[in-house]
Amino acid sequence: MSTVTTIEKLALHVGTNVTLRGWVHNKNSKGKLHFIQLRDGTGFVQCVVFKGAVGDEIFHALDHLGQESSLILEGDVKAEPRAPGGFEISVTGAQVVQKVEGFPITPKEHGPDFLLSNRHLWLRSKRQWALMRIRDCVITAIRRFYDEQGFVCIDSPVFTPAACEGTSTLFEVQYFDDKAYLTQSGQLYGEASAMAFGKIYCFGPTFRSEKSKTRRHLTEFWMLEPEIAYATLDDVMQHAEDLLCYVVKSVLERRRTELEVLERDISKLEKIVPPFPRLSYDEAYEILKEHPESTFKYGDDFGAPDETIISKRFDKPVMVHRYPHEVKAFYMKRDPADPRKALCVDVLAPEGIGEIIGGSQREEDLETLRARIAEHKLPEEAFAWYLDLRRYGTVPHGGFGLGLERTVAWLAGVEHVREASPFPRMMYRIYP
RNA sequence: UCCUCGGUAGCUCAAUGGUAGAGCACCCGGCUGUUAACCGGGUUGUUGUAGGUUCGAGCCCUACCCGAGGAGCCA
Repeated sequence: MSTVTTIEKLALHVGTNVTLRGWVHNKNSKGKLHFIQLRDGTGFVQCVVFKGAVGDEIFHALDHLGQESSLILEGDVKAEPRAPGGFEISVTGAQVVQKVEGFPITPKEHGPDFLLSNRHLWLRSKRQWALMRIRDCVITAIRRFYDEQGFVCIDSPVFTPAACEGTSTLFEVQYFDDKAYLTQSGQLYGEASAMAFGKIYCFGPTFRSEKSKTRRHLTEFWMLEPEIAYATLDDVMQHAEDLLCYVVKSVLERRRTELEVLERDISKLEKIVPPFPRLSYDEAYEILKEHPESTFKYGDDFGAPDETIISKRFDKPVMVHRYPHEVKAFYMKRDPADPRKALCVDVLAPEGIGEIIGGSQREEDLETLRARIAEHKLPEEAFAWYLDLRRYGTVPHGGFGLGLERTVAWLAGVEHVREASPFPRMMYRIYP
């Protein structure tokens, strides 16, 4: 009797007859012998069909199976060092669900335009399989981490009434007779939730209508935003370090095969252990001074090339803290030790991915915050509810935002964040 | 928004201003250990669009469209 199972569980079935339900990933034929690389979503396995073993009828049914033909195979599981993955199926029976011809994405080279236009099919390739499973692992690790740490998931709304920091980067949508905007950050709502639940996180999609065309940008991406009552900047940095180490460890434990498919240098991930280097803005400036090719001027925010110079000094994520308050958001608390600086931190990932986390301790004083809103020429009415948080039981607090796709791109070692999103949205691309 | 590069077969690319090509995919045949299999044969074109220069334009010129990389801004 044949047991229905999945490719990832084959190790439990060596020596028995199993049924696998999947798709033809690739096929080679040598006369009276077919090699079918079958994929079922959980993995890939080589299936060998001998004409003598299955008879003429089944053998010929498998003769002209194109890539991505859907197929149910029955066969004996063998440990086989010659086969990719270490296991092999000696096929004893087969049922072709659909015979396919002309699947567009062949095992040869393709360009990004073609692949992105065929994203719905590209997801079936081995590389995308590995990437999406790593993405899943990162998401699961994040949620497990927060659950273990006693955080409550309180999601922020996607429709928002107004800009939270500026207006130029928002997508405007019709909201009945009014206008609304797609959220660019759930943080302000996160602060309200932290005052209600203590330690919270929100995790959902975020939208930026900036006309960015770089390998680090999407118009829609997922952002994790923890917010912690009674947290200082040091607490926020410690928390970011704990989270990143937990996520890296989880990916190394649970997605090693996928990292190998991507030919990721695993030794680089194994170095991601505490403590991470912490660098003040002024100390980062000292590094940039040694690089005449940098156009950085003291007082500016760091540009992408500057971030690369700084992060290349280290083989771990770098935390750069206490930027000049002029280049940071209105809600960040200023450093009592140096009022020209904001109590903020950016975490720069290694290997040129850039900023994966931006966070801060928030200004908790009502009058100071009102003054900041006025300085930034923001309409106070829009922030009335936010100011209430400082009227009723205000406490020191802080949090950060982590870009999921940038984090996945870094861990998986891929060049472009678009591959870290199942259906990436970019300035010139909204299909499929 | 700005700068740079590109658009030729289903895909990846080639083609001094002079008949539009190759590899892969696909189709037919061969092969009992292939890993992007291999070997033999075959099919495949509005050269992004619209003008212009020229005896003649895939190639030169102008405008536009589409895409990629980067800057700025950000995660």
